Amino acid sequence: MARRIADPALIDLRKRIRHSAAHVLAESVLKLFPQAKPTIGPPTDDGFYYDFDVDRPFTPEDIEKIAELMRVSIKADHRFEESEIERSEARKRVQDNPYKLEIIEGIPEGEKITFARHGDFVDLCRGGHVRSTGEIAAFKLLSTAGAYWRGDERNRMLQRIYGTAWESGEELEKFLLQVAEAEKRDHRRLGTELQLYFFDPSAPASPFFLPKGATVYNGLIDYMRQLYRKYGYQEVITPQILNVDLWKRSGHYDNYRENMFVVEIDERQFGVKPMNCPAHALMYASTLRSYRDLPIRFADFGRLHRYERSGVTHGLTRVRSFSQDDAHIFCAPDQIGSEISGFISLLREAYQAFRFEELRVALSLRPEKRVGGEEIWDRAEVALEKVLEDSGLSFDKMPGEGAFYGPKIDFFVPDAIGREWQLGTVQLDFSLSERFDLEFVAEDGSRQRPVVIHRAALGSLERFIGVLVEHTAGALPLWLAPVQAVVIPITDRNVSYADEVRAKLAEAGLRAEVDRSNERMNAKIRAAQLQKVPYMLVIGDREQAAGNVAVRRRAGGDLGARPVDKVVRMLSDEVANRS
RNA sequence: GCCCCAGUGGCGCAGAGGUAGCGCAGCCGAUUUGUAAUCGGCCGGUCGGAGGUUCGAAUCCCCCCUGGGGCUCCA
Repeated sequence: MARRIADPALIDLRKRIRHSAAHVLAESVLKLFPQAKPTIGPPTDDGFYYDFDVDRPFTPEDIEKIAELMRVSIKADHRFEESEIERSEARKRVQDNPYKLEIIEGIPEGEKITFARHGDFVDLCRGGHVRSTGEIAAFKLLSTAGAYWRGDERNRMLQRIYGTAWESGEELEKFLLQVAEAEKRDHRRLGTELQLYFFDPSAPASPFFLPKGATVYNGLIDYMRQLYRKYGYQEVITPQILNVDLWKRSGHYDNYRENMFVVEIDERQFGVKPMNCPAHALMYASTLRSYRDLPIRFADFGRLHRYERSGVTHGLTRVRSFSQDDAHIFCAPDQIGSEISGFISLLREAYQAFRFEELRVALSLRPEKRVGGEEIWDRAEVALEKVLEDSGLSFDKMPGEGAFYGPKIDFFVPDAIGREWQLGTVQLDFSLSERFDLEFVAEDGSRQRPVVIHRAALGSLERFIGVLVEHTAGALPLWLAPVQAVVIPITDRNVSYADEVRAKLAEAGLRAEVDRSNERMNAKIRAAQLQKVPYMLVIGDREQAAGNVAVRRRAGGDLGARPVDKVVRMLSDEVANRS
């Protein structure tokens, strides 16, 4: 996905256009709905919105009328005028609007309070407009949505109108086209088209992976297992359903229960696991551990279930049933730095294999409410920051955003329409070993607490596949492609030779199919291209006679005829290199 | 959870009170073809589910289910 151009002057202009458009939107809404109370209307990355307190939601017809009034206001080319107002006077002006009043109360004493006027519309506003409404060259209202005041669902629900605005009609068109293109690579759509996975009301927000999707899924797991061998992890298998007593001990019952599926059997309650950590803690505690055994790294691809609220689930990227490339590291406090560092190496190696380059890294530091002493937090935060600095990754520090049980680093990757999803994470945990009374015998014979590190590189495999499908528009790299090559016989005479070619590919561990449909070569190529198959191996009489195949690549077209054995080797090498 | 929108053959869509249609896919037949769609025929839908209004409902109303857009990028 294309990065947005970073011309600061243009970005500023767009921001002002959009902010101004929000004012014009509010003006128009108030003309149609005089009792509506405007609240906030900021510019966004590629548009703007404005939230209103109104008696009823806006209908599509309302939106059309509003847009029409906006056009009138823009045509009139009203000038924007900003003026500073005395605080008490400002309060008076907005006395009928509790939202604006609240905003004013939030402005520190001594800071200026300004209003902006254009035409006969006045709004409390920090500033940042274009000179006059005529400079809003192109806009479009996009959608409506309910939105809680201050984003808090305990507050009243407001009605939001989203729009976009640009410095020219062409730019608007470009943007709308880009949105349409992005929709084409929506993983929900591609999943159906490529027969990877689907959803069914019988299991809301829980994907069904078809054979092709399962191939991708298992491909990811195979790859992670390979990395686990390299980085010293041991894979384990743990139960799906565990007695609530365990979840009480781990703290999940108190802190995470509303996200858990709980079942009752034999008058006892069991929780379906939302996380693997308690099971891994039991495994750690199943025998006496020596400092010589540390670090211990338990990896687990176990299926997790979390009850996500119905309004928040989304395709594969937010589901209720999933598994992660999850692992827990039990180590001595002085091993924290090297463990985090090792994990980041693993993560970067993996992301490189998927060409994930747009990575945002966030380091979340101690929150108000937390467990563990100051020394361990100091030590851990310093260790995390140092590892990040040494890694050369740029990152944002997020004070107060850490979990109550420890600081963490999260790795975010954007999807096709720029929404960011958290994939990788590494979290220190100072709580788990206390709750499960985990120990190891130190060099001096004393009993010590290990530190627990939760970590996942790809994160939820479901979410990862969703993001990967959008990044590649379904054109997965050869090593992950469910069908790596389609053998295309040109005539019926070539079918049995095509079968031989397929068998040779299969023998080398490659996933290949023969297209024996009663179609012309062109149609078979088109079908394979649409299915994003990396290689098409075309076979006519000429190839058959010479023991060749004509190689066509998904991207790059015809490579010409080559001996079968050479092609098998070429593909095998490409798979081995994950290139 | 809350607000809005949507659910029609496997997939993509049309139909907006008079009893369901198109394209693709699938199946059958003809064709045997050199790098993104050969032609013809056939099959396929209790219109998400359950109620109601009506002489009559895919179309209108109510409830439920599922999906989608959103729910602090803060004047």
